[in-house]
Amino acid sequence: MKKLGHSFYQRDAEKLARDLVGTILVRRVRGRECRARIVEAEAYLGPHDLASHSSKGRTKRTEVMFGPAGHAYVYLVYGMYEMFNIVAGKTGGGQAVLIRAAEPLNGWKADLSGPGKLTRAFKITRDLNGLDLTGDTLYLVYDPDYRPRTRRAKRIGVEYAREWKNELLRFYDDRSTAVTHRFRP
DNA sequence: GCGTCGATGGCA
DNA sequence: GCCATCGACGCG
Repeated sequence: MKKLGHSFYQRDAEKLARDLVGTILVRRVRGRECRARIVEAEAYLGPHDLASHSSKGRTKRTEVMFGPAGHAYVYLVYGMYEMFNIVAGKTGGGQAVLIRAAEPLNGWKADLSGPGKLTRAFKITRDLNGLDLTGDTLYLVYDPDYRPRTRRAKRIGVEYAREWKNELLRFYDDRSTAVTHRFRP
């Protein structure tokens, strides 16, 4: 299976979010390796998208969102949960994809059915903010043998985003049990 | 199964 | 004063 390179991430966030469903996330920490299949992802389109952090402009927090694609954007929400995003599109575009859920592989038992649970299990914290995802500690691989049944729906937890709250920018694998039942249309 | 609520800290 | 959340609790 092939590691995803920078060119894969340089597509627009909406397309990247769809294409990331079914790929495999790999985490290496202290000689151990964890793998999981991504089953849910959300696109955040840039400064014009009121749900996107980049709509607040370029700040210390959002800086990496405006950086090159294929890097990790990790931030803290509700004082206790880290969110793992992948920067997408052209440099300066402020686009990213939030990884919301995954299914553990290789006999690994873990509940990855939510963005906060996923980062906890993968030990993804803010010290990985800005990390190049084509390196060895956190990266993705393409699985040519898996064909997800991908559906799209509204994003979660963006009620504040006015008309943008209704955009169908969340993509999930309909075959996965890790996508919470209540988040299905 | 569902609605409600509190935890907890960085940010503008 | 918000949050790109989660888990505990009460219901009947």
